Amino acid sequence: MQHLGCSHRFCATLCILSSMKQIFALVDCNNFFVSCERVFNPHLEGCPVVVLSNNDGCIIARSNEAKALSIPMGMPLFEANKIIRHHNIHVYSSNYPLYGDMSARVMNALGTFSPHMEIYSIDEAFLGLAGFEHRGLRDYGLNIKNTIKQWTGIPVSIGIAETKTLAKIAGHIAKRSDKANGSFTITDESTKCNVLDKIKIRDIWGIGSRWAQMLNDQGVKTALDFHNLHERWVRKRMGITGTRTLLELRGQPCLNLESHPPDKKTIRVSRSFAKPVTNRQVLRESVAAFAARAAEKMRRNGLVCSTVNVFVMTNQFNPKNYYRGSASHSPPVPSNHTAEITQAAMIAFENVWTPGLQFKSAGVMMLGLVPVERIQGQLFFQPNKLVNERKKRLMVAFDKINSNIGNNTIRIASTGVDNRAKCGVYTLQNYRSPRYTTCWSELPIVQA
DNA sequence: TCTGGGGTCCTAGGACCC
DNA sequence: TCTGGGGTCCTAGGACCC
Repeated sequence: MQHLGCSHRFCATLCILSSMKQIFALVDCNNFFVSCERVFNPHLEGCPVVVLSNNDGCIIARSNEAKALSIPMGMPLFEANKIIRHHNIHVYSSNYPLYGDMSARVMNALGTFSPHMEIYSIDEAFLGLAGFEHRGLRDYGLNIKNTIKQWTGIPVSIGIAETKTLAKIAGHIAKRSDKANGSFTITDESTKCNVLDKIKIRDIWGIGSRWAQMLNDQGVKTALDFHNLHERWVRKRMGITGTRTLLELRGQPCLNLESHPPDKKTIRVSRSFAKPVTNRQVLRESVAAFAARAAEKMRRNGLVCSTVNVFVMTNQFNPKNYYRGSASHSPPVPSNHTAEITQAAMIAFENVWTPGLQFKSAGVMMLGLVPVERIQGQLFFQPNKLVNERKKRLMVAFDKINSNIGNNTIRIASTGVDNRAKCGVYTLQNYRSPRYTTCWSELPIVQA
């Protein structure tokens, strides 16, 4: 956020970001996970398809055909089973190695259309198109859409406007309107008002279910209604976040393009178990495996953490016996070393373990993350440079072995010697497709 | 019976300081 | 008996996102 000399905090956060007119393009992959499956299984085209969350718990992606059958986002699989059988819906477990790789291909292709890009999520990116002629924007969007489809097989929709929030709304129209054909621009006031009048309050980026309910209760039903509210009222009821959304809808950019992702502030690894865990050793080994995985993530991001938090939970959908325990422990110095992080997690674990409970999920959080080169020195603790260098080299070798030969080829003993507690073993994945692009033994086979 | 995982920001209130 | 004013930092909880 740029600061244009306004000292008041509120003004500072709302100031217009640049004197030059911004243009944002939101590129959104259509039903991304389903589209990834379809690239390698073209016969799924035109069929209802859903993709499940980890542990085959909920439906987290749906093809248009599945949406037309009124399957809501997040529906638990057990509730959907009847409709799945009845309509012969194709079901897939989530296959993150495949989706991550396909995402990288899409993002690489998008990078050729603008030097200014923010990768917003696995299936979305904003492009900065400031300086482009308004008249040519929609065609540019169509060009992007066709190129991505041709290069990667993934269908995308493009929304173009002067703020991110409006670009999101343009993307919403691009995806749903036949006339838009996948690319829609909002660059003039009358188009904007026409469009906002048709957008439900819940479909505005930044307005979730709670605020939508509150606004609906106040008679604010459409994006246009919201757009016309008094700024003071919004500030009072929805804070600075809601006010930013309001101003963005009015064409005043409050959210900048984040070309370089800011450093992470927390890293979390957590899983729910396929079956409740009552055994101390099994839970302990799982937490150790999560900690090891988190340490690996920190190393990949060049970060160290000062505190390790461990949490364990019983079934959250059973409020009667619900228990959530959480405890933290700090390693002597900030670290991303697997052994040190795991050790800290094991100490914290002792404070959350409670016998006699049925644990349904557990996880670890790395807190106080800082870049590895900014570790704070300690007055009474002089690190041994030689030891440090050896530790670092050990972790480099550790990561190299696991990346070249396969995850968990080498691991720390507290995650379980019989390999049962490694990440994912307790997770159901009954419907996973092959890792077509990231695993030699699962490459697609082309028949002559 | 079966209900994901990983993040962010903002705000209010308490502890603590001088 | 009477007991200030102003600031920072931390944390928990609530909202949001995909």
